[in-house]
Amino acid sequence: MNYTIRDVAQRAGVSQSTVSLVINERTHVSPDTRRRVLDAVEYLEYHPRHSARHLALAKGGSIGFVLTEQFFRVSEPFYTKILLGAEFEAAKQGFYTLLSRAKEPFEYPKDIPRFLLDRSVDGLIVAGRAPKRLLKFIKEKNIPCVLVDFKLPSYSTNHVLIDNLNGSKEAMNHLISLGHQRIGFVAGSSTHPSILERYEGYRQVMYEHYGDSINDIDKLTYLNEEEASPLIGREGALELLRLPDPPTAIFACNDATAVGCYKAAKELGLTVPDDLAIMGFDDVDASTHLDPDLSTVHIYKAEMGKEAVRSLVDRLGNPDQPLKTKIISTKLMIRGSCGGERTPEINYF
Amino acid sequence: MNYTIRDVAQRAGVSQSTVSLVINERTHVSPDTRRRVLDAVEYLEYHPRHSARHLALAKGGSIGFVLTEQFFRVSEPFYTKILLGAEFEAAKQGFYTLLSRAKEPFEYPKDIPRFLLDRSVDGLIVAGRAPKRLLKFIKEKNIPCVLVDFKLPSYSTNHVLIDNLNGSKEAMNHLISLGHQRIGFVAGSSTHPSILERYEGYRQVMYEHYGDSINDIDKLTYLNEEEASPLIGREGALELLRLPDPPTAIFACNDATAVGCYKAAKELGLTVPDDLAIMGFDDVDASTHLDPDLSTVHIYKAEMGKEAVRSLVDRLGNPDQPLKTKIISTKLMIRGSCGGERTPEINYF
DNA sequence: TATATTTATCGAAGCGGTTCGATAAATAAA
DNA sequence: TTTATTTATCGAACCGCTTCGATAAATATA
Repeated sequence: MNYTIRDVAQRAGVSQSTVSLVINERTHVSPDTRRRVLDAVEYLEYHPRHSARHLALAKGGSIGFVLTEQFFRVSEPFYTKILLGAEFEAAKQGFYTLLSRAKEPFEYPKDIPRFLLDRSVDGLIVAGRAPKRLLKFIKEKNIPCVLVDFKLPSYSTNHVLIDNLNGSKEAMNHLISLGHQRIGFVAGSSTHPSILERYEGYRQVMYEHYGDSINDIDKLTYLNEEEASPLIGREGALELLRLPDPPTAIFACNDATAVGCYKAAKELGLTVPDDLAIMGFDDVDASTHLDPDLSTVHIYKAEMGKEAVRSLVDRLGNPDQPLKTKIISTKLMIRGSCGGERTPEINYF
Repeated sequence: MNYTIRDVAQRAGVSQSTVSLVINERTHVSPDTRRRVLDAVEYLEYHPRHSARHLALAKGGSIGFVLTEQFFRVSEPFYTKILLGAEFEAAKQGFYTLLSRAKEPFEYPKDIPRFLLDRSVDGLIVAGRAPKRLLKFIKEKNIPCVLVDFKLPSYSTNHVLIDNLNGSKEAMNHLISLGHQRIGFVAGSSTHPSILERYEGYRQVMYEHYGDSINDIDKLTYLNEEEASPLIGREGALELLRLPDPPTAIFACNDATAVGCYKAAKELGLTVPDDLAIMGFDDVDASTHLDPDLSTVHIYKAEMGKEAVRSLVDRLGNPDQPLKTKIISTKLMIRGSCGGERTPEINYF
């Protein structure tokens, strides 16, 4: 375990450069020599030291995964799934995954993740959101980066995004197919691009179907900039349900918010889905724990993490390639909270 | 950003060794020289390359976090909280966190996490469980390691464990204080040490209170070796509730299992907590989403991760210190699923 | 004042890899 | 057969840092 390339060289009776050639599967090595070297490697249980290689190559095969501090607490079940997917793909591609938090609020030079400064990672994945100043730094330093479920208007880089618009429209069309006309929209994190897109889908479908008849969509929507959560969901749902002409269905911007809608319904003595249909977005594990289980829009979270790594690794191997945005489609999961024929559960990591 | 220690040395008009001394806050450097070096460092935005330092020092300030593949899917909300806590403390102590999965089943040399072989990490944290062969390897190679929420009979190393026994007894005593006599126990993962301890707590309290009168505790318990899950919980609860003399309360081995108990109760037309009290263990986020919200035993998951890192860093700094086991106590959270006065929610990352 | 210590600084070696010529041997082309 | 290529291997330099031992200057001790 503590042997070096020199030990291997000695045992195989060759120079260390030759050992290096063999290990890295380079050409111009005779089969016989290769054999001897590999035997020595195996005998000594030799593994090249990562740091040495890193130093010599000026790259180490590691990617950083940056998660905003907030998500460590609240949106955790969503983004950690992405993280786990990323780790999966990274390992497959021979990369290490280094985890880091982005402080919020972010103080400029102080809070830069150290692994960016000391060159521990070759590139990074930023999930959910990130301080602008950090993104600026990344761009300045030309660090290969992929944003996952986040984008900024004028920030160009690789992206992996959710097809929120279509997911949202599909969910809405489903509610409409069930006969709902007054459909409410309840959202927290209302400035997040993903939430905005979901909202946009809601609006488009509403206008398409009821553009003329509906008096005021805005009355049916509750938008809150605070982090989407059951609290926000409850608050929003209560507000809408107390309207003189309350909605018969609520589309929540995500599952966490939908949980709050359940609570509101209960408080008001409404039964889900008979008195109130509820539709979520995300399909986190908890959605199947609810009673009735939540109809929602499934997001392939792990897949997003994997795609992010693929995108990053691609870029690392070919820095001049054009920037790419991958949009991951969603899948409507019909369960018990709004009626309709149930969708079979997905069995995919 | 791309400057090296030589550039700094040149700019400060000193040798690189002096720069190194300054950077590492060593003694025997005149205030004046220190000043000049620090100025140069700042001016050039110099940051020592991690890999170079790692190579020179033969240690890199990184810790590995190993999670069993299974947990990537199922027990994820529990163990990722531990991971996040670990990252938090690691960052605080200046360590990087490298994430890795342990394959299941584990094939011996092939599936050893690469970061152990190429010396990328100084030590590691293993959470939940791990293949025996991997643990054996770790011991053979003398790699500093902390097991979190896991132990093996004859495996000595540092541990961070949950005070399952007392947590379990406290929960049981609460149920008993509410007047329950026939209390069922439903468990998956029944061979996991934590589950066994919870079971032991259940038995102790049951015997203590009803040792003479109760005919057969075993009839009130459902143990399943499969991974604890809502499915298992439902199955177990259904079995117990269909007994001629069914329990009035069920203590589930964890929250995931408790979720299944809710489902079973509903299927049988039982109301929680009136017809059936349910008690969980873990206090994952989902437990407050249930209706009624779940009484359960809170585990300070992030704190466990932090403790694990502290324990590991301690050991790294002082390899000869005695092995330590830290037991993290739990906290009974009384909510809506079993009656009694509610416990205020905990607000701690 | 001479000598012993301590302080400040530096050069060079070393950590464990990769890689760039150089060299010698083998093979192909003329 | 001679020359030009290609193949196989090696030695040495280098990646960027730390550290050991040497040296010179400053300070303390006798």
